[in-house]
Amino acid sequence: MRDEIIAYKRERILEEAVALFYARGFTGTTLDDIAAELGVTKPFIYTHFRSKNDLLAAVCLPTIEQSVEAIENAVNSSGTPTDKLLRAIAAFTRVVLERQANIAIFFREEKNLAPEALIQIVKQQKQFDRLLSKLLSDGVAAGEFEIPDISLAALAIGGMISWSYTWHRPNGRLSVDALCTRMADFALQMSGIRLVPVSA
Amino acid sequence: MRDEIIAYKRERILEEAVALFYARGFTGTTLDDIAAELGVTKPFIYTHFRSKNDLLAAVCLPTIEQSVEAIENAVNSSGTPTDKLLRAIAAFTRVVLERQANIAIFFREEKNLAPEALIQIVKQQKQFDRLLSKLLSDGVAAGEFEIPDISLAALAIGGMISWSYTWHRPNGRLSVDALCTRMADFALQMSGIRLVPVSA
DNA sequence: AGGCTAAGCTACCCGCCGGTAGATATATGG
DNA sequence: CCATATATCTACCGGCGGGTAGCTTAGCCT
Repeated sequence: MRDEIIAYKRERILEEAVALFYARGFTGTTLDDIAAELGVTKPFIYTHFRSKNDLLAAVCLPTIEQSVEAIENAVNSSGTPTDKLLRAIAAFTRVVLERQANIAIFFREEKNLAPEALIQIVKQQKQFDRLLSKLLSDGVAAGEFEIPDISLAALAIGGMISWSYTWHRPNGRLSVDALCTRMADFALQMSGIRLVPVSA
Repeated sequence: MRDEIIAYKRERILEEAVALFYARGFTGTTLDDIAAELGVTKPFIYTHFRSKNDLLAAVCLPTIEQSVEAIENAVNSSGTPTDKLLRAIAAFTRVVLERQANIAIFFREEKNLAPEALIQIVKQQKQFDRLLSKLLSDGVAAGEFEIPDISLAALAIGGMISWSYTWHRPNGRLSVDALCTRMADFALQMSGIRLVPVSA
């Protein structure tokens, strides 16, 4: 049980760190700010994290991993490439919207990450691109997609979704579910599927 | 001519500031760093900019304005909505790729901008969305596009292009020209145009 | 040539903040 | 009820860096 308490404290610190880094930026937030928000003092944070940079890495890394897993799960699921693409993009969109603050912090504060953490993350990003590209090329092979430049399409689709961290507002016009569906539809549309012949 | 010299000095400062902010981040760059790169000292910078924040605003604002202009010019050009969309997206892509560092700095360092500068920029961004949405809805009205949710499509397209600042590498596989064309094609594809009937 | 203007430099200040040492309180176990 | 360990706090350090005052130098005009 002691371990659970420790884990809980870690989580609470991360929670407040995310909220403040998101609102004011990494360098715009002091450890005293985070501690004050938690009703504790700065050394408390140091019993759970080695440094401010360590905290930043702990904010970013798991979310990036979640993004890759979202794609991975969809790729390993059953169905046609079309099914998989819809699932992959919907799931990835969900991660971006639900972890909006973490995603935003990562992309903004990349330059403040320790080099080791950055190496880890770049590895994950490459894996992300690889998985998405593979999915697209499977779709082309199956005759379901028509894509002139697969790796560019992967970047375009990935970017379109990632970008949603900039404009999404919880309690906005569309629900997260609706957004996931519609963004997946966009991705499919970009993949050049032609379901229905169109007569002029 | 004295004014030209002054303008030139300003430009050189901005140039180095962009390079360093891009490479190390805004807070990771000191004014002494910028001055050293120029072979001058810190007070030199203060004769041309009021503060470090002022410098940041001068890096970001003109580029955002360029982005809006790119869309604006295309909207005001002649041709069908399809023509205009292709031109608009190609031109916007070009701004993002040619001003890659400035764009990156803006999106990363938004939290470090002075409130007044941010207000200016938000105004431009709204204008950008308005113009792009209008273009899309004109296309729908003309029967050239088929878009279920226009404002979402504008965000998706805008995001897909903006994102290219994260992955573009000058001297990469594709030239800037090629990238502009292909990204514009993606945007068109997302707009649901169906040029050719597809059998089977 | 000599003085006047303006441009840039030297040298400094000062507040902020990440990080830490050592005191203090709290809990556990004997 | 004391001993020990553990958790957290108080209090501090030190350097970094934005910003500035005032001197120096260089160009220019008469």
